This record gives sequence, C-alpha cells and structure tokens, in this order.
Amino acid sequence: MRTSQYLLATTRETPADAVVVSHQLMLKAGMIRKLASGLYTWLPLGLRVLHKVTNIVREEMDKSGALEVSMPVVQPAELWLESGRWDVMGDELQRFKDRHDRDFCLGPTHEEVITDLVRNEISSYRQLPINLYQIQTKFRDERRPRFGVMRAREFTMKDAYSFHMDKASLQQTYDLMHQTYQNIFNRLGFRFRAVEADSGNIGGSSSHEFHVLADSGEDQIVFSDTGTYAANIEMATALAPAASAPAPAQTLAKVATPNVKTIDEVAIFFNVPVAQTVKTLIVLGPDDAAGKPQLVALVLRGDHQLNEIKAAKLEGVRAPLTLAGDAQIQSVLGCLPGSIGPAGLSIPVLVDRDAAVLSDFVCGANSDGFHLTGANWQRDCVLTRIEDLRNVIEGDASPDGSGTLQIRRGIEVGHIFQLGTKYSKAMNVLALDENGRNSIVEMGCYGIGVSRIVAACIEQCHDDKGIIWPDNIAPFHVALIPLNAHKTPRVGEVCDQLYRQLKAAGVEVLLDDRDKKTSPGVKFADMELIGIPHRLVISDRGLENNQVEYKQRTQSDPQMLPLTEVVEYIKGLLRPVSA
RNA sequence: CGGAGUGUAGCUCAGCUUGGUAGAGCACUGCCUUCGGGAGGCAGGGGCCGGAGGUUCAAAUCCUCUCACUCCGACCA
Repeated sequence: MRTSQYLLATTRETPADAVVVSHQLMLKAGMIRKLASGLYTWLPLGLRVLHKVTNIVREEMDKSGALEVSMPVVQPAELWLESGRWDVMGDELQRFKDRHDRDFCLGPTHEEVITDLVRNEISSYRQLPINLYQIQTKFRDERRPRFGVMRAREFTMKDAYSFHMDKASLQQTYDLMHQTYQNIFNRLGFRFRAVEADSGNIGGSSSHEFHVLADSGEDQIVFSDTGTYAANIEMATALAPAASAPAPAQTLAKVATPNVKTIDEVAIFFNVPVAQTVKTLIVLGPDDAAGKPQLVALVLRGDHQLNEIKAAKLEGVRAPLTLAGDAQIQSVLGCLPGSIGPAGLSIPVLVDRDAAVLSDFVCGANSDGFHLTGANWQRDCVLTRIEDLRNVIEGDASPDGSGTLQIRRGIEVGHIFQLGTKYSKAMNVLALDENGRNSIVEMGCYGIGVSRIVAACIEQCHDDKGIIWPDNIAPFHVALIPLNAHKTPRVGEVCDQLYRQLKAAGVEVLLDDRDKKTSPGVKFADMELIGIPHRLVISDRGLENNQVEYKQRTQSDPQMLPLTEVVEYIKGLLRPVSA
C-alpha cells in the first residue's frame, strides 16, 4: 500500500476524552473514530488489525474442530422469553419493535439463537458433541461505555457454543477450549492469566476468565505466588483463619460517640487498630409473607471489604446484592448506618470468618451516636452463621494451600463457561442416546472479545512514540520510507522496486510516498505511531554505497543492509511468524 | 441510575467573571524557500459558539429548560 493512496488519519494531538493509552493511541494512529458513546467506526488501518486478530482466532477455533456459523444480530423476543432472560436482562438488552409491533432485541450474546438452532438440527447422540462458533457484532447497551473499544456498546466477539450428551463430554470440550484460548493468546504474544471466575448472568457451573495483565484493567485478579491457584477477586476464597478467638479480656461498655460514623473515625476515636473494629452492613434478603424485603446483617472486620458476589450467593441474601436504605434500617433496627453492630440484632447475622475470630472488638451499639467496646462473640453477640464474605487481600494464604496471594489488574479478553442444562432444559433440547431414550443435552459456551483484544494488545505494547505491533497482527509488516526522492530519482526507483519485490514475496509493505512537503521527521513519527514493526529507509546517502537502512520498531539504532539482500533479509525475519 | 464536569473551526483550546462585529496553535488549499526526526514565509478556505426558550437596544458571554459527551461510583456474558 502507498500512503498517497491510503487514509492515513494520524493526529498530532491527543483527543481530550480518551483516558487510557490504548484509546488515545487508536485515535491518534487513525485506527478508529467515535460515532457516539460506545460506538466506533474502524478506519482502514484499524480494520486491518482487527481482521488479523479475527483470523488468528478463526484459525485456532477451526483447528479445534469447531464449526463456524453466522447468526443474526437481531433476535426475536420469543426466544428470550422462553429462556427466561427477557425479564432478567434489564436495560443492557436493547429492545425494539418491528413494524408489526413484534418485540425484538439486538443480540448481546447468542445462547438462545444457537439453542433454538441446535434443537431443530440435532436429534441423536451420533451428531454430538458439536461446537459451533461465530465472529460477529454484539450490542450491549452498557450503562457507562468507556476506554474506547475496550468497553464499547457495539463490539466484535467470537462466541462458541458446544452441545454434549453428558458432562464428561462437556468437560472434554471445555478443556479443549481452555487450551485453544491459551494458544490464541500465546500467538498474540499476551502476558495473560486464566482464572476461576463467577459465571454471572450466563449461568452454569464451572467458568474461567482469561485476563491480559495490564494496570488499566478493570478487573482484579488474584493468584498464588508459588502455586497454581488463580481467580477473579469476585470468586477468590478467603480461607478461615487458623486461630480461634482469644478469650474475652474486657467487659462490654457502651460509649457515646457523637459524629463518629465511619470505621476510620471509630478507630481513631477509640485509638484502636481498624482491624480491631467490626463493621455491619445491612442488605436485603428475600421478601417476607407481606411482600416486604427482610433485612440481613453482614459483619466484617473493619479493614476488610465486602465481596458482593460471594455474599449474594449465600442463602437468605438477595441477588444481586442490594444495600438496605436508611429508612428501612431505621424502621427495623431503630438506628442509622454508622451505629450498627451485631449485638442484640433481631435479624439474621452473617459473620465473616475473620470477624468471627476477633475478641474485645469495637462495634456499633444499634443506637445512634453510641458504640460498644470490649464486645465479644457468644457472650455479647450471637454467632450462628460464619461465612466467607470478604475480598481477599495481598498476602492472604492461597486457598490451594500453596503460597500467598498476589493481586494484579487484568483486562478480560476471554471467558469460558460450562452451562450445563440451563438453556437446553428451558428450551427443551433433546437428543436420543444409544438406548433410544431422549435426554437433555449439556452445553458449554466460550467467548472472546475480539475488538477488545486489539486495545489490550496496545495496552501491553506501546512506548512514548506510539504502538508497537507484533508482526502477526501489525497492519503492515514494513514501512518503506524514501528520503528526498524529489532530489534523487534513484531513491524513488529503488523504493518502487523494493516495494514490488517485497509484495511479491508476501510482505505487507506501507510505502510512504507522500510528497516533499511531508518531511522525514513526520514520516518517521507517523510510522512509529501506527506501530509498523519494521522500517526501511531509502536515501541518496545510503544508495551511494548501495545500502539501505533497516530498523526494528523496538530498536533505537538502525543498521545498514546491502540493497541486494534486503528482500531476503525481511523475508527471513517474517518467515517464523507466518509459518 | 446517583455525583461531578464539559460542549466555541477537523483536532487541542482561549474568549464568558465585567454583554458591544468570532480568536490562536495544529490540520487543510495555493505559491516560494527548506529537506535524515513532527521546517519557514506569504496568501487563503473553514464556525447557527450543542439545541430551544427568555432577559436586553444588543447574548458565545446572563437566566431557564433540554440534548450530547466525559469522569467518579453503582452495574456488567
């Protein structure tokens, strides 16, 4: 490609509304443009990268034996009503009516459609297992789109769905997909982690997420420094402390604490460590007979954070976790947040494992403006349910018994689930087994955020000059830059010749043939910004010795190559990645 | 959805407090000079100052309402 015939849409200034580096660089490099919040046009340069990522994903999926299909973006409401998700999904599901006043939605995912397809096409165990996938546009009306294509409303996703006669077969395909994802992310050169994950709305039992390690990631991932344990913080188990509660040493005392509400204020007021205090959060439980929500108290050590995902899975706690309002709390407990404690509560009290081994702790007195000191379990507060309620923190013992936990930020680029029979049961997907009996099929589903991968790659690979693409997803392999072609005709001639030869050799070349008004500095800066991994510079100076200059994007100093060997040299560099 | 903020040229922003003919830099067009790290000169094109109401002789500027976008939070296969 010649830049003179290309839409090279680089900008010098950083757009004001981009906060993460990948978003800034994608705009500056002219890969994308925003149409509206969370909606992006892919420009020619960006689309080349997106296609390359798509092709890697497709190659590995095909290699795994999965079969590609393409399903509509627009889906009828009936299927979602059948699966039960029409009413569950909320505003993220973009709904609309057609001209006949029938309900439709834009597909945020395709479990319903694929399940409908498979129940009509599959009837025998002989046809299973099968794994169908597509690479296609999804739409989710995100509450807060941000970070460019990282969290867009419209985005490209690879989604695969597998169907099985039994759990063993599902496990087999699940493991195969796990390995396929490792292969894909290894080919992309990612530093990544596969972690245990919450399966959320999609449902099912086992689930793993694949996270690219990056400080700008929205998720926190937890892993053992020496063992194999790795989990999303939403899932990570906080082990029960080894020691039990020391015997009480203090007597219970009720102390007036005017205007002392937060845990930090309490700790300072009583001059005790935050870890010697207890905080009590009131959340909603199931509705009572009168249809009013019951309240539940969650008790944690003052310095620990509530894990809402884990808490919402506990019996008697409403999912999703919902904090009770001040008015509800006031009417049931007779006091407001800031003075709540576990002593003498009439509602169910769930105590975190670490809070349960405190003694002589400080807590709210369930009376506005008062706290208790010297509080102890059993003696002063009932202790009937001890649960794992808190987020793990760095340094916690790893749940697998090996090492301590570390926490890093990650960008979720893949997620695999064992769905079990959640959808196949709701939508009645049956297949005959060897004995001629119908049984409900097992399902798995496997997603990759293809457009997000492009951003994640930039997050991991950039410098102050711009993007640094790996060879296999770079929009072009080689930037070919003539200097002063208007002065020395041979520069242009050699460039044209090299351009033809490299193209003939299968090398993707971007020849920067912009005219003399574009100074060398501009060309260098642009090619570095858009991240072309290899650069050839043709100048009159070099040609005097029949040499051209070669530099890798990551190198600081160029090297000279004999003109006659350039094509072979570049071919040699690229061969390993294209093989 | 709660909290905060911003809307002026393609981009980055000034101008608004204190109302009086719409600005700069970059980008773009033409000519000249320059030519290995984002060159310089001259001459140009380009804006319903997000939108609608209001106040005023007069509104980018003051008031009201709206819309859009961004950030923090909540939420999220």
